[in-house]
Amino acid sequence: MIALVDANSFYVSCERVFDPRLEGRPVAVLSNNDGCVISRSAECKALGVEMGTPYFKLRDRAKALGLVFRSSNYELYGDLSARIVQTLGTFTPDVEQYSIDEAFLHLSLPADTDWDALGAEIRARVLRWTGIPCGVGFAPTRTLAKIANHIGKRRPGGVFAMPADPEPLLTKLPVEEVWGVGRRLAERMRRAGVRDAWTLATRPPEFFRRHRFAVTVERTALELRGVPATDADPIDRENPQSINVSRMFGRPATELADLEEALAAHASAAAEKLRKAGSVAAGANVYVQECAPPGTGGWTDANWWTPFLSATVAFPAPTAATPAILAAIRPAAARLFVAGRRYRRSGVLLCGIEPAGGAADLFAGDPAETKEAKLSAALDAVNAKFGRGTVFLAASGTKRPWRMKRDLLSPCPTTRWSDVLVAKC
DNA sequence: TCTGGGGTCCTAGGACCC
DNA sequence: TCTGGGGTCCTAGGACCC
Repeated sequence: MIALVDANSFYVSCERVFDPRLEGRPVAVLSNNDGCVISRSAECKALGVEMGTPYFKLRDRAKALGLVFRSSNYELYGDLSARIVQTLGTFTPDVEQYSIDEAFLHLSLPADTDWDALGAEIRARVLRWTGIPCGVGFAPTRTLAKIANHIGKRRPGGVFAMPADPEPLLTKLPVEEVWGVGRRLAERMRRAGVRDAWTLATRPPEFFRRHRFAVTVERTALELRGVPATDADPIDRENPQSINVSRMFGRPATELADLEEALAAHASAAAEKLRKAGSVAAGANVYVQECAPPGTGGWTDANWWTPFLSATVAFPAPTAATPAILAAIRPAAARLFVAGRRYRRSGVLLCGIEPAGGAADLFAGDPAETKEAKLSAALDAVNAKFGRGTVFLAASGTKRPWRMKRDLLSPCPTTRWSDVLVAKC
């Protein structure tokens, strides 16, 4: 049996753990740059605030509605997420973290186990040990467990176990609510006569080939019938295949120096993640996104998205050293920059990632490479001890006018000594 | 004025090899 | 006038997830 444990309104719940005044109030957590709503409390959802609503559209009404906003605080959420996974590890050694707020538990228990009781115990322990409320869904496959979890969240106990015969439930479930079926696929499926999950589950293999669906769709259908068909671990967090760091500019960038500094900062952050994974990268994709052309009346739903412009860079040798990576990507910024244009976002995607000490070690004899590696290690050590960003390469800039806005940031009481809560008695 | 960030997988098509 | 067959690897683009 698989249990999917999923935190309720995770980011908002994290904020509430250390600020109980937020309990019972409509709360929303904003994306980076205080851009739009990415997590909502139940009270906030009840007010009709949709996911992805831009902050500036809500700010004026916030007072009247009693809405409370927080900037996203990933340091806090990441730490509480780790604590939840740790807690879940007391139920089974086989915990598969799927995202920051959900995990699959692989359970080897008798078929007549009281799943409702077990689910209630999991919820109670996670709530007591971390302060985060969650829902639990039980089923023989991940896809069915997702559905069970959704049903559970609508029940008072927050727990639901998929019955042996899921047909009545799946017949009532619109196909777009199935895990792995997005907007586009749902559209194609409807045209092919598939409107509910049970119809999808029971189509024969020829059906999927005739309509040119990818094999992933066939796997989803199998999973809906209770036949496991997804990978043991869909995302291997210890060994990423690519590492991406990108940010919107706090205000549009118009100077080459802004672009260069932002890209250097993103590349430095990406390199740090790379070293943490114990890996090296063979190259990078450096990209920028322009603001909408002038005269289009600002951002509307139709034009707020513009294409990315990118340049691919191959490193002289696979590396994780910040100076080597910065030197390699530096010319890319100049290639992408056109004077007079306004840029809204920039990013660096490291690719060709492999474990350090593999074939890349052929080049480890290079003294320059070794020196840079040592320097990067020292950088990481200093920043780990004295806080992120204590030491950085000057290429990232010191003024950082392009930095993002986080005006409503909460403290980090679990990861910074200076932010630890103080009790007076 | 102001709309996030980070991943994965699959497929088709081109380049290249023998 | 007439020129095979079977592979692999890489990349871009499209889809999905949270």
